Amino acid sequence: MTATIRDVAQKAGVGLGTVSRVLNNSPLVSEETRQRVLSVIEKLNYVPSPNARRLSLGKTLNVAVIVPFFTRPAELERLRGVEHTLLESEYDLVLYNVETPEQRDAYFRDVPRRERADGVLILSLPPRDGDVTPLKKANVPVVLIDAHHPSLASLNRVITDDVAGGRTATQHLLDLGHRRIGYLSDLLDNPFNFTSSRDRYLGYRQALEAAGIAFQPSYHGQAAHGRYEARQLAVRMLTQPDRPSAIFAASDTQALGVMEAARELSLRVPEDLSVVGYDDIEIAEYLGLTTMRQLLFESGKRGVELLLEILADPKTKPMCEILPAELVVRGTTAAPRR
Amino acid sequence: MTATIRDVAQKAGVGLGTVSRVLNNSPLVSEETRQRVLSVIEKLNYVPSPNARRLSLGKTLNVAVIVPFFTRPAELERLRGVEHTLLESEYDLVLYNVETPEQRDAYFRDVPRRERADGVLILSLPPRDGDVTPLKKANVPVVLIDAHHPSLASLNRVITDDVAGGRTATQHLLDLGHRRIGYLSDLLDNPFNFTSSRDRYLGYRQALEAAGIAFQPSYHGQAAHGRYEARQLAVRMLTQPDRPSAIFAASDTQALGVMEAARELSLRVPEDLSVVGYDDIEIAEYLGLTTMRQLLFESGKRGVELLLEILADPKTKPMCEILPAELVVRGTTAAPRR
DNA sequence: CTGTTAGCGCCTTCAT
DNA sequence: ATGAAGGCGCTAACAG
Repeated sequence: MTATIRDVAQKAGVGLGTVSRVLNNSPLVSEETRQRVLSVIEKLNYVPSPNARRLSLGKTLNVAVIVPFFTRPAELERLRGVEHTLLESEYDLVLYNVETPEQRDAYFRDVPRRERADGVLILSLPPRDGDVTPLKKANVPVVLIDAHHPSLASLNRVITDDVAGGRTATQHLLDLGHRRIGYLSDLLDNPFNFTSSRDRYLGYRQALEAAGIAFQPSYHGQAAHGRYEARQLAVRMLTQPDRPSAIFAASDTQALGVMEAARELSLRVPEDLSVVGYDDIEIAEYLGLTTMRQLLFESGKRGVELLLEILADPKTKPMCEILPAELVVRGTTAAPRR
Repeated sequence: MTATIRDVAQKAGVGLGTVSRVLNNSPLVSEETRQRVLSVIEKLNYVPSPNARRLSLGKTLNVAVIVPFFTRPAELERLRGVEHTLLESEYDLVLYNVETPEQRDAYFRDVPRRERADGVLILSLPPRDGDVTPLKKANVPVVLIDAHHPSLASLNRVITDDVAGGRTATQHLLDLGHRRIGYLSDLLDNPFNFTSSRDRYLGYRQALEAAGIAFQPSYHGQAAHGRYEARQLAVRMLTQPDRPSAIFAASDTQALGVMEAARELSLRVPEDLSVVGYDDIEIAEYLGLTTMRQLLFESGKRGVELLLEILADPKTKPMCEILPAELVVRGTTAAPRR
């Protein structure tokens, strides 16, 4: 079979402790011996078994990433930041993709354990009250990215201010002169407890209120995430009497749905309808979509950096980092027609 | 620390072999004992250490996936098929993302080893001559997805016939009456040895030839993968005298670039220019892009199934599965203007 | 049916 | 500076 450390030791005529030392760059080995061992390693094409190493070390040498729907553009971009940053560390990336609440619960329960990972990154999944305590006594450092919760103050987090983001997007439409502004998002109450739609909704309401505009329930649509769902919602919203002249969608994907609906109804964008998205995913630029840009890649990167810091020095104080979001004005918003 | 199998055995008043048997659903344990052990496991919140298990079993219980640019839509969709299928197995997914030829070489050399993975899936990366032998004697089963090579006949593969696909796409344009047809793709010669652009190019040439149309070098453009690059290429191709009336792009992403170029040059699609893409990524439908649909998800799924089969029965004969590709006609192709 | 024992491959003292 | 020995947590083979 494959060569083991014992084979190397034998062939090099040294004890296997010495080989181990060479492997771990211990200074306690003579240059001459080191070279000899190294050459045997080379000759045997020997590679230490990660598993044995981990077991012996009592570490798993990997960080677990729990992420919902990792194929969605925004999550994917965060993941890219994670992968990219982790690559330079000694840790492997183990991905746990969540597509159902059951999976979420199972992973929250089973993944944050010393036997599975040295550290855990949780993307966009706000733990619920019952999850917090287990998470904190999990004995493995946890960093949340894009997830918050009142009782999470003691957990490490990298977040953005979605309320402010919602306000900014809405304000942009107000500034253009729109008064009838729709908001379209995921279900505000959803089994994953995603908060972004809710927070952006809050921002939307705040901006309206500040502008002295009454909230109009029929201008508010929510449905499961997806372009098709958003499209249906938008069609309904746009076929009512006194339809909105602008729609703020809680994600770019949903903004696409809105634009599809507009096309279906022969409404021109932005002449007849202004559309603002959220995330600034890659395709947004191609489509000239006005949107809120989040530092998605960066959020993944910062999360990993935080985790690595904690891994290196467990005494690191829990901290919360807030990433900015900015409005990117492109071609889907304009002043309403008179 | 965390409970070990020994703690469970002690607390349950049994030998640790018995606990192991319970864990592995061995029938050789009385129902009564099993229940007692189970309850202790529950009480201690015990979970067996994967590492110890792997080491003892002499298996890693994971399959490695080597994939180039996993964030590109097509690869991602393949990956989804892989993840989805692997989830139901006992194997974990370990991802090796390749962004440079050096990484490719390093992973090809280091990943297919018993110590790292029980099986390897390689996506879209055709091994070179020098890689084949090591891969075959790697001692771990390897399945290639979307990669082929003359000397690979003895490796397991799931592929599509890109030459035929290129022919079909081109034929569609010919059938519409186009005679000046451009082809735009990645570099035909590239450091990763990606073959799809080359094969589709072959199909393109074959279709032209069969139609008795001479190949026109200035109708052929190649550049690094990406929308921007494709756009530049397309602008150049479309600003020459006697410009093509249709362009076949080797990927949907590049087709987007072509459409951008058309917009820039005020050419209407499909009235002034027909565009065909390849892959049928999600956004293609939204944009009404005519394209070649590949069974992306399915290819990942089939690859895993093949691998699992081999893992379960190492004597399985190497096989090659060919997945179909079909033309999806949408709104970006039409007869040329007279 | 069940307890005991011998590794799996490596790292880490502890002597020397 | 180096060899030997113990142990990481688990599985499997062997006695009972």
